[in-house]
Amino acid sequence: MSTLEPPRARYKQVASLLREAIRRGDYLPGSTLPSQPDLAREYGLNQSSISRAMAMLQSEGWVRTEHGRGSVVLEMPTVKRVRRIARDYRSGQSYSSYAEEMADTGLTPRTELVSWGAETFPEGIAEALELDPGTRGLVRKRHMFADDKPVQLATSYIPMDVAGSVDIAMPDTGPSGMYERLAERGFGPVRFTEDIEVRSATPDEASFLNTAQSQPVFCVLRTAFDANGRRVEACTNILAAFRWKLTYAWGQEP
Amino acid sequence: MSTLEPPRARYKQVASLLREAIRRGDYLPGSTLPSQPDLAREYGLNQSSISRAMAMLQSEGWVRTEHGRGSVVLEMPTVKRVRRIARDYRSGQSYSSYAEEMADTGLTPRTELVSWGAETFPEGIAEALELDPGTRGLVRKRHMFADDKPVQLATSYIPMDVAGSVDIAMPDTGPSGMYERLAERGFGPVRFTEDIEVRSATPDEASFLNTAQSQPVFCVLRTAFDANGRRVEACTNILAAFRWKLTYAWGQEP
DNA sequence: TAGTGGTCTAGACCACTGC
DNA sequence: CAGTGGTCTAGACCACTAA
Repeated sequence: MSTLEPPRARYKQVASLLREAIRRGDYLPGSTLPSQPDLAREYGLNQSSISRAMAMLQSEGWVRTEHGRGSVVLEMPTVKRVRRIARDYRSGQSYSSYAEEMADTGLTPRTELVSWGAETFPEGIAEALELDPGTRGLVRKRHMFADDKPVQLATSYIPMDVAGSVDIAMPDTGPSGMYERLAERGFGPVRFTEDIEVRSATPDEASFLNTAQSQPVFCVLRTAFDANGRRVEACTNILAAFRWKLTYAWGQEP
Repeated sequence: MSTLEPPRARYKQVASLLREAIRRGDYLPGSTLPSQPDLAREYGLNQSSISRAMAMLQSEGWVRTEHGRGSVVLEMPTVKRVRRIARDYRSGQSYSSYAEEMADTGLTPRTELVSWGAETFPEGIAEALELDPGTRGLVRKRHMFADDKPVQLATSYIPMDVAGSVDIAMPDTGPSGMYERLAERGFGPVRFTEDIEVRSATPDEASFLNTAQSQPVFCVLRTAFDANGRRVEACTNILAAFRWKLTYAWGQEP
């Protein structure tokens, strides 16, 4: 039994002790912490207090507690990596793909095509593409992994008259290949904007990204414009916000 | 007394009811919710349960509870605004100032110079500028407001041999004016990178930005390079992540 | 089934704020 | 000082997971 003394709230002290233990490596990612009754006995506290400590560790991204199973240790939230470089477009490469981003980090990228086909666009997407609400178009969903760990959800939206047919999404070659095919159709993207927001993860997103519920996620919306200023593609990327660093670069090439 | 029924946790139902009430405008930003004992009576629950509901609303950014005072309603977290546009550098403007960003949003900007002088650079800054740890240089801290509400903390770091003297920070004209003075000294910035991270707010940051404790904040680190590739300035911006949308644009001008 | 975490109570005491 | 939120207990019951 440890000595937990005021004035610091005891559940906060327990959270600190567990946090340090995780940081030290006493509990490895993927393993589970001792049960709440066990911890309550160990620290001489009530289960309710331990539960509060767990809630704290969850909100900080250290663990994810699962009803009936236990509290699973997650990846250290401090491991961040560069994600994206918007190169000078004169270099002939105005957009860097997921595979290229990962190559810079030493991680092995992998992409899974989840679904593709004609669907009604969500409201925010229709707005970004300046289409009427309820418009249908080509929707293409992908899951991205780094070293086989899930890291990103990507969804691409292309108006039907720009895409021509849903076949433009196959074979699956990522945005770069898609942009080439758009160019062949006379809709080559030459300008991009990215809107970066942070919001709480939905349960589905938290589950795929392997984070605690309601953890903040980056929600990046890229819009691609062709030479006539027409909006030819919108693409959303969802990433666990505490685990990533987004980098943008512009100006004269070095 | 309302009817709170399982299976939804009752504290979650209370949180939902209060959330909707705030959204409807029953409680305006700046006002305080009823006290926890009052709410406990109203909903037929224990104060502990109400306290949990409040913790939930806090983590979602709706209120900030202050010990001994009450739970203060914050600005709606859904009001987001465009913050930044990295224009094509050929247009003669490779960086848009805070005042210009705000002008696009219809908000009235105001900047307060908090401090300026020679200080030891933090570790992350020394690293970004490729200086030895412990190096001293010019540090300039500012507070930014929009319509007189605090929105951003900015700190600029310039190596001493680049700045020449601390006088380069005066008069206070924001980064654009500073970049002109750096250009006069032969260190005109021509390339920029911005690293965007999300982390929990420190108590000081939460207090200034008027958010609940530990709410996520954007931490944007801009690094400026001169024509020789020398790193001439680093600048950090802290913003409440749930309230802002960061926008980057590149490619051919429309 | 046994073990896990999730919720809730009744009551208590403390710490902080403002009058 | 009275009123506020913060913490904690002892005990209870429920819901979920896994064997």
